[in-house]
Amino acid sequence: MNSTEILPKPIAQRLSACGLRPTAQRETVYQVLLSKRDHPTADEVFARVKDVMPTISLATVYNCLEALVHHELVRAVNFERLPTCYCPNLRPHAHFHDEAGSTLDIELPADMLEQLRALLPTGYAAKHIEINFHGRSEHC
Amino acid sequence: MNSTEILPKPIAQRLSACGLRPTAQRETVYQVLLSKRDHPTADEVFARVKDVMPTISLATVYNCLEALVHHELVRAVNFERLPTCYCPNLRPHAHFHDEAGSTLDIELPADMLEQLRALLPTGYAAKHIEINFHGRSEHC
DNA sequence: CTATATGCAAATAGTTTGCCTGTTA
DNA sequence: TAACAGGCAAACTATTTGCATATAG
Repeated sequence: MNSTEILPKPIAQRLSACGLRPTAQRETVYQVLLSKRDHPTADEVFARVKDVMPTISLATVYNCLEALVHHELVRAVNFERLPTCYCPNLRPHAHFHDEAGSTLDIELPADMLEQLRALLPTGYAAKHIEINFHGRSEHC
Repeated sequence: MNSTEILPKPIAQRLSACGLRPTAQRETVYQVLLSKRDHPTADEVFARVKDVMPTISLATVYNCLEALVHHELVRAVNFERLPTCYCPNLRPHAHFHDEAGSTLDIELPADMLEQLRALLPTGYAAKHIEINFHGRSEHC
């Protein structure tokens, strides 16, 4: 290990750092999202968290997810009318949703969001730009 | 009027042309969407259609919208968890959703969708690409 | 005449809320 | 100990479905 290696901050510190009380439930929900980057829905997060914390309630999972999204530790991803799914990848990226239901992160080149912003009329400022591909992949 | 002027095809013909029975309800729903391009929700379409056809049901509005979307006369637009709204603009465009709840079409340059498609790994083919801006406009 | 569409009411599913109890700073 | 978070059940809302009647080709 050299000193330039990026050491991920412990979960509890990341929560505190943005003003969220680091409760066991929030830590576990966040940990579950970070441990497998497959864009789970609230129900799926609930199922995974229950394995390690059987007393958690679905409402608390929703509350934790909402807190994480609101504090920008996690992104909520909506596609058509499907249940919201959650993504801990904070780099600018799009999502590819295939017909089988899986979701892949698509990294965006640095200038892509600027190019898109340049299309807006004056007086319009975008805080967030969401790009969703829908189609088929060879994994289907 | 000269012969190069684009005469919009009557609504009923457009429905028939894609294999949809031109019922009064479908014609009215489509007419309502074309007459004011403000991205109404199903409920809003229902309210507008009822003014001219008071016996229509909400379920029929949903059915008509679904038929129009399925036959690609209309696009369904989803933003976050808001109710689906409907857009008769078939040109490639993105949507800007402002914080006050209104939606603006943003025309896309010809190469934008190709640029985005080029980001996909081999084996991934996008049928549809959805781009949503979220932010503030001076109209808020 | 037969397939398809409508209208109504009931069902569904994801998400949110209210309220009381437990936990954190 | 005051403010906030969790657990549970009930509520809410957008949408879908089942079924009997009506309409289009």
